[in-house]
Amino acid sequence: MVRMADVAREAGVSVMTVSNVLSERLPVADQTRARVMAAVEALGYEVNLTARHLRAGRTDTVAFVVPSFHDYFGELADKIAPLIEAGGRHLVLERTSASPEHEMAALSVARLQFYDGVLLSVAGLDSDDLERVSSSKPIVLLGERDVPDRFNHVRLANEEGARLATAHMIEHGSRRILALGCTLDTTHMMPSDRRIGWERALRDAGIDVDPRYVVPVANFTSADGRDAMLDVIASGLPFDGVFAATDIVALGAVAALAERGLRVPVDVQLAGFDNLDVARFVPPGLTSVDANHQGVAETAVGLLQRQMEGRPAPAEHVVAPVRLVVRGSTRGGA
Amino acid sequence: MVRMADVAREAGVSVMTVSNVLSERLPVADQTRARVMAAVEALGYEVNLTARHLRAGRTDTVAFVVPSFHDYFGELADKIAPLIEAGGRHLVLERTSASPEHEMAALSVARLQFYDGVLLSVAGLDSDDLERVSSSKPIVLLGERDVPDRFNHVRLANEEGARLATAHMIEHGSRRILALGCTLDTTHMMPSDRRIGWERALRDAGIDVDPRYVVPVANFTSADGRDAMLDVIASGLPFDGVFAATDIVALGAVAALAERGLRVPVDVQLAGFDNLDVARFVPPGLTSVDANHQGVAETAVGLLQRQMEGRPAPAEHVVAPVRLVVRGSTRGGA
DNA sequence: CTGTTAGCGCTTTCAG
DNA sequence: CTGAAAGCGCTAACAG
Repeated sequence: MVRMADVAREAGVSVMTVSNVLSERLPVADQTRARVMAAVEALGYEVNLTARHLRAGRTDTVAFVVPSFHDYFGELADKIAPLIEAGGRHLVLERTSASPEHEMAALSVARLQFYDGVLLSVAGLDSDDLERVSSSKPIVLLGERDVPDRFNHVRLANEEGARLATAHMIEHGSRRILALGCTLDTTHMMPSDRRIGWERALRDAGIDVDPRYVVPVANFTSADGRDAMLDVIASGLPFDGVFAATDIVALGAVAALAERGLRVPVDVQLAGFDNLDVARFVPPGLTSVDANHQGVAETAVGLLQRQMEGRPAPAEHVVAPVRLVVRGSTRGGA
Repeated sequence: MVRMADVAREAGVSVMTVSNVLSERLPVADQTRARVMAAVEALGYEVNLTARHLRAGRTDTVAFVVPSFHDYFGELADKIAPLIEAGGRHLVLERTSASPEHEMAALSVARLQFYDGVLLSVAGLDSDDLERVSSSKPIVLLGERDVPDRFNHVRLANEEGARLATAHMIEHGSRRILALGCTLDTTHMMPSDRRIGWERALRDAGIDVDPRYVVPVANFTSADGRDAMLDVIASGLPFDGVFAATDIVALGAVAALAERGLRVPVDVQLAGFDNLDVARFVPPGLTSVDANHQGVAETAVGLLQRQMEGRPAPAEHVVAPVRLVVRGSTRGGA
């Protein structure tokens, strides 16, 4: 391993001068800099980031901690990465829930030390988990649940999104609309908030709210969505619309409806939430609530950078607006 | 910040005894250990991993470096994470290609120092990039291109997979099959290897190979797949089957075919590659070549762990087997 | 503009 | 089994 001292000797300068050339912290004479750079090239030197971190307390790295790497989180991470890099830092992804016993390892104070700041997706974490998270480190929470006041937090307008989607289907003739993947509780988490929006749209239209139309799913996978949809069909409960809590669940519903010969949107209208890529391409196009990934990413990174720059400010709780994207799965679409 | 010295003072022992308790490197008397643990609890101490790394040269962390976080790589990462954690280490994801000038930043020797080992997806990297990658660090390459011999490498049976999918469609009556997302070159990268398999299936069936049926796409997105498919339809080139180089491209083709009123599989059979979740659920079910994520993950992690354990062995070049999963988009399916 | 000194928090080595 | 000393590679602070 070649160290800074080796470069210094090769260039005939002190170690500090090498450090100043590489980190651009203090000005160095052009001629000296050239000698140093030549030595760096000649020896193939690269700075030891661990030593820099220990001494300078800075990693130039931000973590995005997610419950799983795929689908929604992967797409969001791809939006976040360029914004972090524009600030001269590097983004890495960690995941919380690989196995039950390691569930919180990514959030330990020890691991968070690796990063200048942390974006933390709170899906799957409970209040106790959050209380245990270090509060000295710049951190921004993302996700659909109530969090302690002390954290900056960006969430979606879940209720409004669900209301928009449901009202749209009512407007185009549906009267018996399932809330697939929603729950009846009032925990202010994603499945309950979206159920509340669905409910409000029904009430606004003067339609009775029947709790049998709220159908939970286990894990928000397409497989679970399909299973739940097949169960409903088999039960004989009449329905002419489906609001699915996520596009991934909606995709499962699409499969189940097709298997049972129910036509979308003629027999059943269908709308999802998140506006993932798949919503655009699965025939006949899935009407979906756009979660505005880009805007959420920009807001969250902005809040994080404000903290990392050391500008003190009270924690903000941002509710990002959503909008309905109408496609062929509802009768207002193409 | 509470340091090991603080714990030592609180427990009335030396710093070294605390270190030995926490790292379990040397045995410590039960009574002493208990005093140390009590002090750790009382002060809320957590070890500084950066200092440990600088001194001990070990991070207990593995990086999976990918070109983008979504779709294929996200799904694969979710398979890899538990395997790494079973070995007592932690997995993080980094991405290479946020912007052209940062392309190699994640791969710089400097960044690789952060990790005990690296799984590196080679999509988007060329030979020069790979030559520049440190060879002293445990590293396993993943992906569909030729790599220098000195690296351990896991790739898929691309040619065989494409041949299987194409032969299956021929067997069920297609004669004019597009290779969507493939290329005519012979660079031994994913689009060319899959084209070669497509070609072999055609030749085996005595069908002439017409280069007009090889239709490249720009970025392997669904949007590009749809655009390319629409262009082919508009051109009037007759076809009765589509082999798409990836499921994501196939999803774009599904959209385009539906928009133009072409029925799958009656008018056109369609098969993809990767067997992503979406293939199972998009009606009528997408026949796809299963890339065996689980097996690829296990093989790659096994090779990496062999290196990290210091067991010397010549670099291996593994070609992971694939199999065809038949669904409703081809006439052999349900 | 350049060099010297000190020390980030931990673990390796060696002595008791 | 426990402790004291040394130093991993780098940069903050200060002196010249």
